[in-house]
Amino acid sequence: MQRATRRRTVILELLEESAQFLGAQQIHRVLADRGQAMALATVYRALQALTDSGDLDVLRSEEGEHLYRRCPRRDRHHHLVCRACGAAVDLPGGPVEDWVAGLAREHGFVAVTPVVEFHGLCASCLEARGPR
Amino acid sequence: MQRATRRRTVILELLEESAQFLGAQQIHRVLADRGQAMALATVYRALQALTDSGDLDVLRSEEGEHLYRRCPRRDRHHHLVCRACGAAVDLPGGPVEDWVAGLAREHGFVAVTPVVEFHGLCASCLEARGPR
DNA sequence: GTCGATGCAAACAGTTTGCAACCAC
DNA sequence: GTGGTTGCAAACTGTTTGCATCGAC
Repeated sequence: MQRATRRRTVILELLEESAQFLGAQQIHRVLADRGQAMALATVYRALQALTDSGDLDVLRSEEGEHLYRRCPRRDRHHHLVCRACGAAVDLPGGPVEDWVAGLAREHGFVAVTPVVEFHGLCASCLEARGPR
Repeated sequence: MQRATRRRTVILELLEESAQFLGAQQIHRVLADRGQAMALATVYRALQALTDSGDLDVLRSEEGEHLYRRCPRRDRHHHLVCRACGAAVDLPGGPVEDWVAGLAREHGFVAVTPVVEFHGLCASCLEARGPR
C-alpha cells in the first residue's frame, strides 16, 4: 500500500497548484529551487505511484518526455496542450472513443487504448514569443 | 539532397513489403538476419531522412519507440495499431481533425499537431496468445 | 571531384533499478 | 518492528552525433 510520506505530499501539492503539465525533471528542479530538494529517482517513483493509483494524468510530450498533471475531471478525457508552457485544455473523451470503438470492433481489435493528444501553442505563449 | 544508395533502398524495400509498423532496432535485426547488415546509426539516419521526405509514416509505440511504415494513403490519417505485431488499420483523419480545429480556435491555440493513435490487440495476435 | 552516406564509438536524454539506510504506521 | 520509501550510483533503452572514410552522381 502507498504511504503518505513528506516527499509525495510535496509533489502532489506542487501539481495541485499547477494548471500545467509538468515533466519529472522540471518538478525536480522546481522543488530544488524551493529548498525542497529530493532525489530525482524519488520524483520518478512518486509520479509513477501517483499515476498508478489514478491521482495523476500522464501524457508524452512530442520529445517523448512524460508530463504529469492533476486533472480536475476524473473521467477519461483528452488534452489540448501548449508545447511551450504545458498549459492544457480538457476535452471530452466521448466522441472520439465512441468513433474508434466501432472501428475497432469492425476490424477485430480488442483492448484498444486511445492516445489522443493535441499539441499546439497557447495564446499567451504565442504572444510572448511574438510573430514568427 | 538525398541520394539513392544501396542501404536506403534496402530499408525502403523491407518496409514496402511489410504491412506492419516496424521499429528501427527491429529493422536493423531483420536486415542482419537476411545478411544485409548495416550500422544501427545508418538505419536511424535513413528512417529519419525517409520520414522527412514524407516517404514514411511514424508513430510512437506505448513504450516510446518510433515505429515506421510505408502507408498506402498519402494524406493525413490515423492508425489502429496492434501492440503485439505492429499490424495497422488506416483510419480517416478528417473527423477528428475537424473536431479539434474548432476547439483549438475557440481556446486560442495555434499550430496544433494532432497525435491520434489507437493501440490494441489484433484478431490474430489475440488468438495466438490465447485467452488471457 | 564534391558532397552526401556510412561505420564506429562515444555521448545523450529520459527513465529504471539494486541496495543499504530510513521512516510511516 | 515491518514493509514501503528514499538516496545514490550504476545500468538501460532508444536515439543522436563527431569524425574519418566511402561512394553516388
